[in-house]
Amino acid sequence: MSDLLRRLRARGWRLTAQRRVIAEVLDGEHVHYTADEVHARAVELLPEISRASVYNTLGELVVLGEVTEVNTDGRVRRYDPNVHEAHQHLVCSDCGAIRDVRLTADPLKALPEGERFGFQVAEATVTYYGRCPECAAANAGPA
Amino acid sequence: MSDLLRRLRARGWRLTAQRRVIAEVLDGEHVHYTADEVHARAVELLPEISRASVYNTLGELVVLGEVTEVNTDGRVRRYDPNVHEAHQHLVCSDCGAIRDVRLTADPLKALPEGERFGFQVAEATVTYYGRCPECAAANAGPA
DNA sequence: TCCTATATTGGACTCAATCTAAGTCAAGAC
DNA sequence: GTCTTGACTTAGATTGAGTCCAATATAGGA
Repeated sequence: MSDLLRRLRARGWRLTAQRRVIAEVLDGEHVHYTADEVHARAVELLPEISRASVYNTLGELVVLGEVTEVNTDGRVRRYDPNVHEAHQHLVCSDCGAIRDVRLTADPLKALPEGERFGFQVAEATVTYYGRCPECAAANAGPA
Repeated sequence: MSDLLRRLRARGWRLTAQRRVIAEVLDGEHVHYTADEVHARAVELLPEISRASVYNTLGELVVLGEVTEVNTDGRVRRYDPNVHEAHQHLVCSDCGAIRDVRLTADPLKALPEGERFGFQVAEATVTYYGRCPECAAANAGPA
């Protein structure tokens, strides 16, 4: 059983076949699937799993803090199981490939007090956009 | 005529009543409307304007570089006419209010070469999340 | 094993956004 | 001023992500 499943079980999460395969699909490095991609992969392991279960389970994992939602293209939400290491995202503006990246400076420090408008600022997300090596090689011209 | 309309006209943009009211709606500080909000406001100035025209025009303004798309909640796209001053966004995690903010450090500098995975990194967007003064006053408890 | 609270399912539904085909009109030519 | 034309706008259909719901199934404790 994965660490994820062990933690969930310890928190009283009822362990079903559906949740098990979703956890399995989310296991790995640089994983940022959409709900539909999670569903497509889960179906290969458990053919009868429904889209509603995938949405339900992903939503619960987000609430439990085991997965974060990321949105890098303004269109589809993606799910990132890497919550145990502070990181940001680097996105290829051509193909949409996503890599996890670690920063050398805390972005919160770049927001001066005079720019906070009285907000209690808690968190910052940074997304970098550029062209990945594969897209740069495939197309030397402009995006 | 606003600066925006003057610039668009100089670029050969055909000036229609619909485009005029959309440009008018987008005029102002800290404006981050959704397409539907732009449509609702445009309808007050030009009752017969269609949603498709709003989407078409916003899309063209984005391509022309006169407006940028922002997505702060992972759901709806918003349109930001403030493209003449480099800025990032500060979002209230309770009510969704958005403010433009200027940073003291370039976020690109926080991404070391060893974390670039061979990407040609061009751009970074930073979004800060926190609670605005109004929401903090209205609800002293946790979000 | 039985029971019950909880999870899953399929399908209908919502909402943002896009597409289509037909009608309209801004602006340059005369 | 009017004509012409291709770009623009329109209403409505369509797409696609995501949500909701009532009926059914089941995990896991008693």
